[in-house]
Amino acid sequence: MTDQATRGGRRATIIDVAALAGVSRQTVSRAINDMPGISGATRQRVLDAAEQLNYRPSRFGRGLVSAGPPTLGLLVDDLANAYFPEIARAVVRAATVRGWNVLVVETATGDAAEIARDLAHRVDALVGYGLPDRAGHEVPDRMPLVRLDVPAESDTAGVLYATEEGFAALGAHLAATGVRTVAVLDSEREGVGSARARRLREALDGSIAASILPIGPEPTVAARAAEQVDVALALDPVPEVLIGWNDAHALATLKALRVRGIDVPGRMRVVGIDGLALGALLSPELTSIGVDIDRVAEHAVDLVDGMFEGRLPLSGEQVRRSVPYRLILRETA
Amino acid sequence: MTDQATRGGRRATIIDVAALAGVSRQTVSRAINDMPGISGATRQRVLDAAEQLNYRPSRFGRGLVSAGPPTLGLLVDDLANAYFPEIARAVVRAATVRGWNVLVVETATGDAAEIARDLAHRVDALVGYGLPDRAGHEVPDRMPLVRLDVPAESDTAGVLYATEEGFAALGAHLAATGVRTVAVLDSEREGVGSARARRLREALDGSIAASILPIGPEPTVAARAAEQVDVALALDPVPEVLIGWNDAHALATLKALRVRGIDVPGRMRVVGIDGLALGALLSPELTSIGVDIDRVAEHAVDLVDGMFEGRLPLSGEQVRRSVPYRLILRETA
DNA sequence: GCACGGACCGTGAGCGTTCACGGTGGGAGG
DNA sequence: CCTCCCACCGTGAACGCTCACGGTCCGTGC
Repeated sequence: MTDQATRGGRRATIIDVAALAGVSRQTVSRAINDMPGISGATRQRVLDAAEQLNYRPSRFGRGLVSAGPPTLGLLVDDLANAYFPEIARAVVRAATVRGWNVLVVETATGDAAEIARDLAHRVDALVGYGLPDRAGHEVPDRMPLVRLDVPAESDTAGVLYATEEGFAALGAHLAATGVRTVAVLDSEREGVGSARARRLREALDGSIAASILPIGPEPTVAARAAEQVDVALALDPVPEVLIGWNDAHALATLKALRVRGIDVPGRMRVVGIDGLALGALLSPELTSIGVDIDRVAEHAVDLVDGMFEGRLPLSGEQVRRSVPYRLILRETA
Repeated sequence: MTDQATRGGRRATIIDVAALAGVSRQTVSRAINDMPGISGATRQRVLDAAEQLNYRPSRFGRGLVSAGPPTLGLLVDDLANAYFPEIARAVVRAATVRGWNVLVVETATGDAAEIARDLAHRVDALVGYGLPDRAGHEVPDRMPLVRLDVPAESDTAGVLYATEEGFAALGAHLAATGVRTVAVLDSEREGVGSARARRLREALDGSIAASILPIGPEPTVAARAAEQVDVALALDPVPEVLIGWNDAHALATLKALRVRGIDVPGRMRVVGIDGLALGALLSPELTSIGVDIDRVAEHAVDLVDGMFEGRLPLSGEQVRRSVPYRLILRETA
């Protein structure tokens, strides 16, 4: 039982170590941090004492006297969906450049609002999806808060995804290549996905006959996509293009088509939504529409940084950025 | 210029707010934290003062008096490689369950040792790839440190990937399905990748004729894989199986084969290394060998937690865990 | 009229660390 | 033998916050 201080309740502090080594706090600090002004023998004695007590400096005590770089809390839905790693990567990079650290937290496993509230106490700013509004006091006042893919009608700080441009580009491309009918595969979640499907249908309709395929209750994405493919194949006329509600969904659609022996893009074309870099690694490469994720991250970090330093207000038009959907033309359409 | 305190050097503190509002620190604290024992009028006055000074409580001062959950620093190479998001996801989940937060940091953009040293001052423990050894004093003494995919001959704390089992299973499977020759595509990096290729070759050889295909200087993974495919196709006899040095590499190989009109697994089989979940989303699904990433993360967090609480030593056999490579049989082989 | 209690607010202390000093001792130089 | 300096080490103070108290004031009940 060499580490009584650890066992007996709280962690060993610098004073415990100093007492055991028979020196002062400052000397312990010197030994721990490899600073000059201490003899080798004393240093070793201090180090031994620290070892014995399992002493580790408190980052709070240390941070208090000389605060390091600020920390950004990034909230993502589910790291299993390739979209979020790409976002995380982009945010981590953009943040690193500006001297921020990033704390990545997944909300898939619990209540997003609760997780956000906890996280808010441990970081200097919050960025992400599904963040609570500032209205419900989930988040401390004046904590910089930037939401991603924020609805157009909202007025909170965030990055807005301007879908129209990409939708129009897709419509133009499809029409130009002789497409007459498309089917938009609906999302599994009511809300953002379905709304997007409806907007997409409206944007396409006119030049092209666009219909929306509802989604079934199957447990996995793969099963749901497969069922939608079967439904689409039974339609009259059979749609020439299938649009997944995100790239993962489009991937599953691609797979269902391949299993059924239907060539893409020969007999059927497929389009995803998200524009993930992952789509370029596949074969055939996935055509998709989506935001430039790096730009989204740049904007988000820029906003957060500005708010943190007081250059930018915490809400209002000044802290809303719009990033357009673009068409990423690859092989599947 | 309402926020002089912010501009004039340092951030506003609770005392600045108290002074401006004409109250005491404690009253400010009560107002900020929605505690009882304060009148509505005073609360509002304090909040206004806080607003004016752009005051935000210091998480250090707060953490000092009542420390929250510990923070784990996770170092990954490159979030663009699908392997690392899957690791990150698994670690975040395992850590969350045990009450840890996770700080994810990418080393691709800088010097890993330097990044680790910086990070070490901001977290309670370190987990990841390419972590500096404890020998070079890059990392503070007694900071829990768990390395992933640690070499067998090393003696630092970490999770060891036991490749033999998976290699043997792959060899058995291939031999059982009549394969006579395989080509192992070498990695772009000397070191872990190449060593693995050699070990794999040795494990396979005997029952199967295994050769190693060196890698060219092309800039992208795709180009390098394409060249290797061409080399393999020119071999006599043409190998029946191509083994990428990781799943991303196998993906590129798959693509190169498809471009050349070679059916997989009909005319050529492909195997990856990593065993990513991503492989199951493709079509055809990628056969691969690799560790169970969730188990790796479980072990890593378990070790870190044990070290942090003093239940486990910081090095030695007790803090080394082995996770076997398994064969994940899917469609490409 | 006086004690009592509740609502509101302030004061000292402490959290663990580092910074800027201020000491002490011993050896070298005069 | 005295002085000076350097190497080594210790002492207050400060960092920003919360906790546990202790005060004040006003209204209520006897």
